[in-house]
Amino acid sequence: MARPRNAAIDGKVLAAAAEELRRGGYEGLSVDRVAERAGVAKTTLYRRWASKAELVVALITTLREDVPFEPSDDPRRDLTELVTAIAANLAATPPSLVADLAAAAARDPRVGEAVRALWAGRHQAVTAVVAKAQEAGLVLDHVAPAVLVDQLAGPLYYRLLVTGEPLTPDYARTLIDSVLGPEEPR
Amino acid sequence: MARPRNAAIDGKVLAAAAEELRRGGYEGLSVDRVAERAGVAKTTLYRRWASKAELVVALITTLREDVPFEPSDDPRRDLTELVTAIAANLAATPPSLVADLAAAAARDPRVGEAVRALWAGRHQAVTAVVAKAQEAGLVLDHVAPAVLVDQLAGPLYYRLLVTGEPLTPDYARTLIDSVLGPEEPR
DNA sequence: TTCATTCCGATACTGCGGTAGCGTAATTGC
DNA sequence: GCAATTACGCTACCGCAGTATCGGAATGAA
Repeated sequence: MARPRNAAIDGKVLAAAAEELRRGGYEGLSVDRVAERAGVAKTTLYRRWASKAELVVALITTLREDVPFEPSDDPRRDLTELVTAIAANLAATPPSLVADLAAAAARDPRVGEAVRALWAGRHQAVTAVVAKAQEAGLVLDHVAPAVLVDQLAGPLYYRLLVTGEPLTPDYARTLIDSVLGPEEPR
Repeated sequence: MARPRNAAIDGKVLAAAAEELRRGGYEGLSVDRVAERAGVAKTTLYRRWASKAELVVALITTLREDVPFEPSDDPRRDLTELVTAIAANLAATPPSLVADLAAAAARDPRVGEAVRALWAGRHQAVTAVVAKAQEAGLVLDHVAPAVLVDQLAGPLYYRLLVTGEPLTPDYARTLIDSVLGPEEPR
């Protein structure tokens, strides 16, 4: 109806937020500083994102380029690729950032949906591969695929957020071995 | 060397904090209000606990009574009992509280240690039972017990913090079935 | 009893996330 | 061109976690 928003501001703010997030993580990111760095009033910032959490989620969403995944004929190889990728991604993320996003997601349903959308892609890919492995008879089929996915992804977050143990590629492979059974020599 | 601390203050503050936590969760707990409710200066409070997170962890530690666990001869039954208890405990806890504690733990090593100590008991019990199940041949022994424990506990936290799905007793049993294999009718 | 040490309360402060209100400028539909 | 509407910047404010500083009082050791 009337004056449209200045589209350039979004980019400037997101760039400033990215720099802040890179330097000090989630807690080190100050909305006041982001606004100042972007040369923008804080009120303008809050006109676009309802909270610091939503700003950060939006930022991560833009930063994130989805690597398209094309399944092969070997479910074990596919799973290894997917799960180690997830583990590497998590290992490269500050645990406090993951925890802070989880906390914000638990508080605000809007943030929760946005955060879940961040992880939905890989989650879905893993589910598809697990289902295929079950069809191929590689996995006992007495358990729903969703549960197996939880047992692949869950331990990664558990280690990162609860026990604090490192997420190595080796650990990811161990998880897959546990779900699929030991690799059979041919 | 000199004047000792007033031991009664600890109790008053913890009681006030408990009431605040009950009412408004972690984020709703205000240190200023806790101090006011306890009739104590905020500086006095910070002399005992270095941060809000440490106060809350100390509070939870005092609230928590460990139920001693005595293993039976049936590892499956023991696991079911343990994992469903953990699931029920988590399900009864506000997810944001768990996430906030995880975030505080990720930031401050002191808090991290305290939080990990909260969960260490059950974690250890589950590990012991899993090891026993492996000795009894109930589980394939190509995977370390610690990994199996991660695959029992991890999905619970994963659901609570990431996917937001409910933690039902049925889900806990499904996790055990997945690890131990389907129950054999006799 | 004296003296050093520590506790406790009080006050004031910082930076934080987030909100309210206002003046002004820009843009739209007419 | 005009009027209604909205964006934007600015200032001031709130409650929050946490810190600094101070005075006075209590307690230990000598």
